[in-house]
Amino acid sequence: MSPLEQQITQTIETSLAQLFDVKISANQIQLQATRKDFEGDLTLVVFPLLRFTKKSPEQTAQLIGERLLENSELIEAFNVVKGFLNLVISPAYWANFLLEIKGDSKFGYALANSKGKDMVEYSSPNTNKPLHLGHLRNNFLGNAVARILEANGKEVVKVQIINDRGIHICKSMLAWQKFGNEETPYSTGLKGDKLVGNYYVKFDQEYKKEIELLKAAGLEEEKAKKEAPLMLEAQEMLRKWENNDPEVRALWSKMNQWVYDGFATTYETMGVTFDKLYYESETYLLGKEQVLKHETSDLLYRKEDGSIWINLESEGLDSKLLLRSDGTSVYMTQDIGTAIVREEEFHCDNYYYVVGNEQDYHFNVLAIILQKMGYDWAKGIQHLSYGMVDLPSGKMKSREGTVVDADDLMEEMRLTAKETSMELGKLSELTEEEQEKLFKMIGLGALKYFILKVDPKKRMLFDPKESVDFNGNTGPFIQYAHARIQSILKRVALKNELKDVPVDLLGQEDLETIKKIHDFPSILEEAGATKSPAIIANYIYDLVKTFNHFYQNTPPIVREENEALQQFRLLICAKTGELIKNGMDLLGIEVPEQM
RNA sequence: GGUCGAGUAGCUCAGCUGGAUAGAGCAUCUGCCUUCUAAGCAGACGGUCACAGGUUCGAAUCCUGUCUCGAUCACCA
Repeated sequence: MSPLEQQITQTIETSLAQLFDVKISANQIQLQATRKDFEGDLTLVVFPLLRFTKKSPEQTAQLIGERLLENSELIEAFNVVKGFLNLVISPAYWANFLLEIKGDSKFGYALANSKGKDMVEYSSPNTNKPLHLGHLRNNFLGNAVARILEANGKEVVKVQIINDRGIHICKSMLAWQKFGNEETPYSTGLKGDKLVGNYYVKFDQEYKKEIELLKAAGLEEEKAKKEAPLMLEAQEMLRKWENNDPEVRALWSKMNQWVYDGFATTYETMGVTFDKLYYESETYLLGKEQVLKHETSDLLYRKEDGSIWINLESEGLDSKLLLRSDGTSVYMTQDIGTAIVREEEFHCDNYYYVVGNEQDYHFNVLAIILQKMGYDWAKGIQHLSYGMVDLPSGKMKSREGTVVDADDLMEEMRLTAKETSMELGKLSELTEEEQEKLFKMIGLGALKYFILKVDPKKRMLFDPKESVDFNGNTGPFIQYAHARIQSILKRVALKNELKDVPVDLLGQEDLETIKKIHDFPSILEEAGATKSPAIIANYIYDLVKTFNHFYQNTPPIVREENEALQQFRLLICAKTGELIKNGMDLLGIEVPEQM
């Protein structure tokens, strides 16, 4: 709730006490923004108050309205529509508000005082293939959430866990060994992650061939899958890896390094960073100890074959395996281990895991197990679940080659931005270098915004063709608005001293824009509470639309003769521009000075 | 089958702690560049908020049931 709303709520409380001699708590006072079609800024819904007032909705509203007018200088007028009391806030309030935040370049941001520490885990790639569209949503979300939490005053640690070991890694290693002819990223000119990814695909192709051969020889499919020589070899390689076989480890290190180099480039293009990296190869043995520690408790039980399970039926879930019969750990066990290590290392209040919603169950179970083990901090574990990204052609399947590669997509976006800009024939004042930089900014901005404006938990449809839309609720639309604002500010300087604001001269458009600016802190707070960048995105779009309306419907600011009015409108521009920049920054999107 | 999530305009999405006539953009039409960048603005068209009940002054929003779609329930990660 904004300070204004708080203040009005309080006045309403007082007025109600005076009028009806009742004490009504603040949460029973329903104050909301007035709908566009009615006159006013804030609306009090009086229906819930009728049982105290014992009068008709209209009478009640009328009485309260009159009293509010007397009690508050903020309220300039009111009107009653059915059970709705619309309050008009005095223009002077809005004008003063804008002047107050004039020098506050981080308006709305919580002061970075100790409001706790949070960890955000995101990206978490496998090192056997390049990043794809799904990772883009993951990374953009994770990065944006981290920024939003920071803006809300949290200290944030950004981490990723790199899944650098396992059978899938061995598959690409094996394929390279067998069919690679000593190819390297340098010899082929391919990005390392792409090269390794190709061999992962290659493995699958050759593996399928073997299965077909075995089936032709009379084996059943299931059996063929298990007995195909390539699969056996891959499994053997994994065993060697676990036994620290020098040759396998060397190959593993070499190929993983290629992948890391490739990822580094991709992350840089994405504009995403991390504070700390965890490697699965270093953490995968961690949870075992923890599990064994609890073996004797009632929590866990051991089956005859030696595997260890946890019974979660009391939580409405089933039993979950924690250690295999051969004593090795599973995914869940590893996550238990890593969670504990993180807590020991960072002591965060919250641990956010940005992971797709196909793992809802997993994280639910993880938090429960840790809490049952007696770790109180595990209450802070939260799965920031997001929906899959679908393509018009259907689901992405890496084996069928229907994945959209992250690098390719970002490059495509850049090119489209370039084409469109060229067609429009702008940019002539920019050097070639500046132009190239701008195309990147626009292309990537379009992509990020397109993904982030959708509610994270919802599944979304990504149409590569339509995503590059430069109209409507899109990144470029917002970037363009920012550039126009900068262009005005370049023509006329905003002076430090503002003369008395001619409140009487301010139009509806001026006030609407200020009101929108006024909303920002509560939007940021809400986004922080819900961990949803979409709230920010839709707010900025709203702000830009309001601003455009203002821009189109007020006389040219640069030629405004009344200096006080001109300066005030410049301030509106400047603040809007600042907010667009700050807001987009929360989403990890750059905004140009000129385009 | 159990569990979780989703279903709002032709399409992509907002709105969901119950409030007024359900909002944007795209697409389709109509206006507006001698006026701060037309990547813009103004307007028209477009809805049984999946369906059926219930709760109440009031339901897209809450409850119950049904349907459809997705995910998940691995000694995979």
